[in-house]
This record gives sequence, C-alpha cells and structure tokens, in this order.
Amino acid sequence: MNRENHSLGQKVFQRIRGDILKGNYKRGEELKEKAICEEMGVSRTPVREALRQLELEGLVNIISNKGAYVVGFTPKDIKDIYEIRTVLESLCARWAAIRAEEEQIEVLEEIIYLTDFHVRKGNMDQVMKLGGKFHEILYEAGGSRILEQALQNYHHYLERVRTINLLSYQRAVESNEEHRRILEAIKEQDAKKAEDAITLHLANSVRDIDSYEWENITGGEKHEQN
Amino acid sequence: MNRENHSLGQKVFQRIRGDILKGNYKRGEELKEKAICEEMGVSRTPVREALRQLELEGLVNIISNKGAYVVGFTPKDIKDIYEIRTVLESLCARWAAIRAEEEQIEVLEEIIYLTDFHVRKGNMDQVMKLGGKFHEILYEAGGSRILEQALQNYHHYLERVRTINLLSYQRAVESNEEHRRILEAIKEQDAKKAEDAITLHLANSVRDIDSYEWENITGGEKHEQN
DNA sequence: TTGTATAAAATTGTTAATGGTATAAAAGAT
DNA sequence: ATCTTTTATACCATTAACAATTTTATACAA
Repeated sequence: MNRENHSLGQKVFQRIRGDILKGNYKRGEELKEKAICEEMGVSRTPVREALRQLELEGLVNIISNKGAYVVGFTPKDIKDIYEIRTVLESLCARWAAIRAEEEQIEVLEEIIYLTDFHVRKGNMDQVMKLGGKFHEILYEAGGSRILEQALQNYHHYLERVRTINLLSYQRAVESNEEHRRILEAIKEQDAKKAEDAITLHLANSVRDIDSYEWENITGGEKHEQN
Repeated sequence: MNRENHSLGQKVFQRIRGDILKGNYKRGEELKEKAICEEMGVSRTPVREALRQLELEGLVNIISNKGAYVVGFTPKDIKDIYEIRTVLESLCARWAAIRAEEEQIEVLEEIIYLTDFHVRKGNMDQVMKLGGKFHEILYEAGGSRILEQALQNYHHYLERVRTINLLSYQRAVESNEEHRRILEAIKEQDAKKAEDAITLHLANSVRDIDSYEWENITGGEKHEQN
C-alpha cells in the first residue's frame, strides 16, 4: 500500500496489531497507553495514533476517557471471515480471469513452480510465504484497488490461522494443486471456472481448519466486551 | 459500533472524512495539518490521529515526513464498490434469511411502511434516511459483526452517490418495493430468494446511477497520487 | 540561462507538560 | 454494617514546545 512509512507510530501499530492477531492479548483486555509506551520505549502520541487505527480496524474498542480494549476474534468471526473471503475472492477471480495482465500470470506461474520445489524440500515456512504471495498477486490481478485492499485486510486477519493450517504436508500439496487450477482458469479467461476453483480452494481450507481446536487460535475470553 | 466517542479527534476524523466523501477535496490534494488545525480550531494531535485513521481506510495516503494526500474515488472505484456490496449483501441476505430475529423483522417492516408514507408526502430526505436505515438493520440481521462492519463501511462510501440517486421519485417508489420483496424473502426464510432480491435491488440502483455524469460525483483529478 | 550548493522557511514526527474525566479509596452519616 | 459523599489517584484528551526532515528560496558558478 504505502511504499515506505518508517514513522514510529506505524511501527507501534504493526506491533500491537501483530500481538493481537497472534493472540498475545486476551479478548477484553485493557490496553494502557503508559504500559505500552514503556514496553516499546516511545512516547504516548505514537501509541495513541496506533490505537486509533486499530479501533478503525475493529481490533480494539476505544471508550472516551476510559480506555482501549482488545476486541479480537471469536471462532465465529473467523468462520465469517472465511465466508466473506470466499465471496470476495470469487469476485476477484472473475475479474482476474478477464483483466489479469500477462506479467501477473507469469508471476503466479512462477510462484506455483517454486512452491512445488519447497514442498518437496519440506521447507514449510517458504511454502507459507509463497501461498500468501499467490493470493496477493491474485488480488492485484483482479484490477480493483478497493477489492484488493479489502482482501488484503481479511488475509492479514487469517495469517495466524493459516500458519497452523499449512503445517500439514498433505494440505500443502493439495493447496498448490488448487492454486494451479485457479491459474489455469485465469489463463483460459474462464471466469466461471476461476470462481469455482477458488471457492473450492477456500472451502477445503476451512474444512481443514475446522478440525482444530478454535480456542488455540483465538485465545480465551477474559471478560465481556461490552 | 462505539456507542459514544465524543473525543475531538473523532469529530475531526468524521469531518475530514465527510469532506472527502462529499468531494470537497480533490483527488491528489495535499492535506496540510496546520491548515486543518486552523480551520477546525483544534490542535495538531487530533488532526494527526484523524489522518492516520483515514489512511487506514484508504481515503488518504500518508508519506513519511512529506504529507497526507487525498486518495478519493474514481468512477471505477465506485462501480467496484457496488459490485463488492452486491456480493457482500447477497451473503448478508442469505444469513439474514436464516438468522434474522423477530424484532429486526418488525423494524424492517416498520421502515418500509414509513417509507411509503414519506414517499407519498414527497419527503425525500426522510425517504433517504429510511433507506439507509433499512440496509443498516439488514446488515445487523445478518448476525455477523465482521460483515456488518464491512457493509457499513462501503455504505458510507456511497452516501453521496445515493443522495443523488434517490432524487428521482420513480426510483424511490421502486426501491421501496424492492425492499419489500427482500423482507418478504427473509420472513419466508428463503435464502435464495432473499439473495436474488437484493442482487436485483442493487443492480437497479447501479443502472440508475450509471446515467449520471460520474465527474459530478467524484470530482476532477488534481495531480497524480503518490 | 542553467545547474549546483547553501541557507532559510515550512512542515512533519516526537516528546513533554497541562487539563479534564472517571475510577478507586476514604471518611462520614444513617 | 451499609450506603452516600468526598477526596485522591490514575488515566485519557489536548495543547504546546522541541527535533528532524523536506521543500523553497537565494547565491554563485559554468
């Protein structure tokens, strides 16, 4: 999105955000400005800016003159996000089938090829990274900055879930095969096929995740979030 | 979302946001902190917080140590948003058909009834307001806070477009009739019918808007962003 | 005139200090 | 002992001052 934003506030934002997404904070937990300041070694202003951004993203809930509280995700939220992602990525795939540029297709092809390699070598973190990259390029290929932003957002939300998900070797192979079919459809400019392929891909991802203990992902509740 | 946030920063945020959405700023225009401070009679901190939030929303683009630039919407962006809204509201309608609570259905019914009344009286701003309310309750009826937030977001984006749109009396009557059919489907708990109804509703809305001069809505470009 | 180097002004990023609000503790009344 | 009132404390909101960076203006040389 923004090429480079080296401001302190932005770093604090990323860090708190990551902590929430990784589940380091419990839901409903209060985020005290001073505590964060001391922990990160910065002043209150960048922290406040970060909290305000996080509020907009729905990750924290700010009550005036009271404090900022972690909202976090319930298991249902995550399931919802997967469904939302499904309809959104379907749309994206349809658009990509029509509007994808040659260069983007080549990059996608390269990613799939590379993934095959890393899967064989058992280099799972690389596989993970490439998987993220695949979807990123796909979002770009949709040719809509609005849709791209939305999808990137949701994708970030699910980062932690995906980490757990792709631990399975079998799933990694399968997943890349599904990616291959998506790309195939795009190359054939077959919107319907692309849509179906990505729907199946996400359905399979959810199916896999469903078997995990949700509590491990979202973190236990602390107290009611209002 | 947050019941009450009377902080200055929040007001500044809403105001700048509104100005961008209303087209008071041109795309690419630089937002100077000092100028906004003086205009709104506040200090720089709330302004900075607001700008940071707007960046996250994709309405402005902040470059470190340089400035904040208005991103705004192109005609294509708006068309994209309508398509995104369509798939998202379809999903929401499906969910609402299953999970809508009795109370929400009653409110929707009341809104439609009231709209009929105000349409007859030619009270168009009330009609507009009720139209917004209808969708708001519908989002709530979907029973997913994540989806609700996303839809509210996009709905806000299109506020200005809708203002122009519903100026037509004929369209107002038609629109309420479409709302009625959506509600009908939800009451029958017919997910497919609800989905189709809302898809048609939005398609009609877009069709109407398509006939307007897009430039009037988005404002002319000033210089390249970034 | 054009290009570069330097200095001044403007603007942003960050910190520190001040003011206001809500929560918690303590004192007093019933 | 319990409830209300008062006081004190802690925290957030806002402002003002400071530091760093960028842009603009100026001077000089080719």
